[in-house]
Amino acid sequence: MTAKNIIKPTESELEILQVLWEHGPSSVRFVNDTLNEKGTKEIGYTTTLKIMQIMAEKNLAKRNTDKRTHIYDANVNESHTQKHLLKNFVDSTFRGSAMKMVMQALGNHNASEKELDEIKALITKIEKGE
Amino acid sequence: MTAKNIIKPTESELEILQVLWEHGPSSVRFVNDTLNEKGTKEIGYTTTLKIMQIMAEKNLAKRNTDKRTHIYDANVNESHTQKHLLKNFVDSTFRGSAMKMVMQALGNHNASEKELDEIKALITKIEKGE
DNA sequence: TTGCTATTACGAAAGCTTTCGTATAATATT
DNA sequence: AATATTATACGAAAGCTTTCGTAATAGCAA
Repeated sequence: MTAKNIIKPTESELEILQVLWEHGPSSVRFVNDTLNEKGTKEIGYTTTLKIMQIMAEKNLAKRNTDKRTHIYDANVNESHTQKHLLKNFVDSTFRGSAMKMVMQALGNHNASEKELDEIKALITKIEKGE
Repeated sequence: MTAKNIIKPTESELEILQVLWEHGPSSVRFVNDTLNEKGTKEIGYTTTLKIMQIMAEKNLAKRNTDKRTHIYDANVNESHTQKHLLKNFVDSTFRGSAMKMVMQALGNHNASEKELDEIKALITKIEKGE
């Protein structure tokens, strides 16, 4: 626990984590079906299985092997991971300028009034010193 | 030119693009030195050379071979590329929710008053319908 | 029981990116 | 001119991730 855990899921692993984060503990079959519903390219069942097994090895996921159908669950926190990946992304793509990125995101995205209000509220909160 | 160009630079390529975007047309030597000043791990000269040659092949960069020392320049637009990568990132990491990501970014980042003002101005602009 | 289907396990191939060694050539130095 | 330095070219190895074929097994159905 003292050693810093470097979270660096691969693309496939991240896709699988998204399913686990969204749906909770799941079987390989469920994850594979979900991925195939969404994505364009068909992913083979054993491919998903293999990656999930690797994720268990890496402790990105934990699995319950009591039943024949193993149940996998995310073993990394969603917000934590997002925060970590966000930092990396900002560094590598926006040379560390989170603000530049936020401006891009706001400019590109068609934000709703409600969303904009939320952001304004957050800004107010920050300005008041958290 | 009609076909859509899929921009998917690798990590190394992106690091090099950052140097080219920031400093403009550069030699391999300069790029390699710059990368090595910043980063922790030493990158071999021929490694950088190779990747930049590949980037020229992929048309991520163009190069001038008039002189013995070739000069490379980015051949993809910075904002365009950032926008593209941002979309991918939001999709894969925040399940498409740009707002969720913006909130994370604002929450994590110690934004200055000036930066917050900029964002507020942008929001006002968006609310007035661009 | 006898087969049929679903699941895990495993290894290896395929596909990418990164790294490096070596050869060759151009330029600079002495 | 001879030598040293610097640059490009190229191929191949190393390292990862993804994909798939195959085997073994458990559970279900006829």
